[in-house]
Amino acid sequence: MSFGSHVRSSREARLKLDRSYSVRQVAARIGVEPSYLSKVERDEQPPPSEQKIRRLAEELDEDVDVLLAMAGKVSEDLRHTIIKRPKLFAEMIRELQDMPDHAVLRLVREVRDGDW
Amino acid sequence: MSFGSHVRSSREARLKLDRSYSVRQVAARIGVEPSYLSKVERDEQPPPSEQKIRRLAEELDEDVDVLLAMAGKVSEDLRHTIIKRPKLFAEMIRELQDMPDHAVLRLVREVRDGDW
DNA sequence: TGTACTGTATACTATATGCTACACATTACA
DNA sequence: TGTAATGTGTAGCATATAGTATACAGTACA
Repeated sequence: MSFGSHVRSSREARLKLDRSYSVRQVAARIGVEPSYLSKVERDEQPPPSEQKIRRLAEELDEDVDVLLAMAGKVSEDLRHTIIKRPKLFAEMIRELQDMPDHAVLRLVREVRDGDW
Repeated sequence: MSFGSHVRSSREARLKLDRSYSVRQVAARIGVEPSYLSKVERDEQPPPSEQKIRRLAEELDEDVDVLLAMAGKVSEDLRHTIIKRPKLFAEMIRELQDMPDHAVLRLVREVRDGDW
């Protein structure tokens, strides 16, 4: 599903329960013009900036990284982490590229638990 | 060191041994105007596109990911790998963010060797 | 000594990005 | 039934990105 239509259906789901989730009010809360959000939701405009997407993710209570990904973007903090040690992280990411989710998750857990 | 001055000194090092590493000739080989490369090398212009940086890395026999990082960029292929599984990779990268190089490297090796 | 090559200054340009401003017709509801 | 809120169409804009084109002065060297 595209970024726009995902946001639209996510917002409309909330609107059913809470009147304050109109295009106009959400637009106001995330800091854009209503007509702009409207166009974005109908995929008539490309996704907004990372900052606006972050505020949107908060509003819709969604995972920022996932929402950013739908917009074809990677979070700034991740980009900076990679840029600080490009060789290391590039190698790491390419190595994990084709690993199944569970294998990568196991690795994450191992790192977190520190038992390695 | 900035992207520009790094490229300049790297190119000039080669120029000492090989006359074909003039601004003009390198510019021609990577597909830009000499005046543009000149400005980039003096940091009068921001770094060029990922594509041109890739060709520059080949010319100067340098690591693409490192050169891209100096330009504040992350390779497209890495971005796509993250975007395909944003939650997974975001978690992974943030987990490894503050780990020392050798710890991350050990992990890379473990994954590659498949003995985990 | 001239010609061929060097780096660079100056002036432009095309396209993308990330929006705003305002007007308008439609719908909700008190 | 009027007024308040809704979604959207149209037009426009500032800034960034990613360069080109041309001309010119200095240097190398045959």
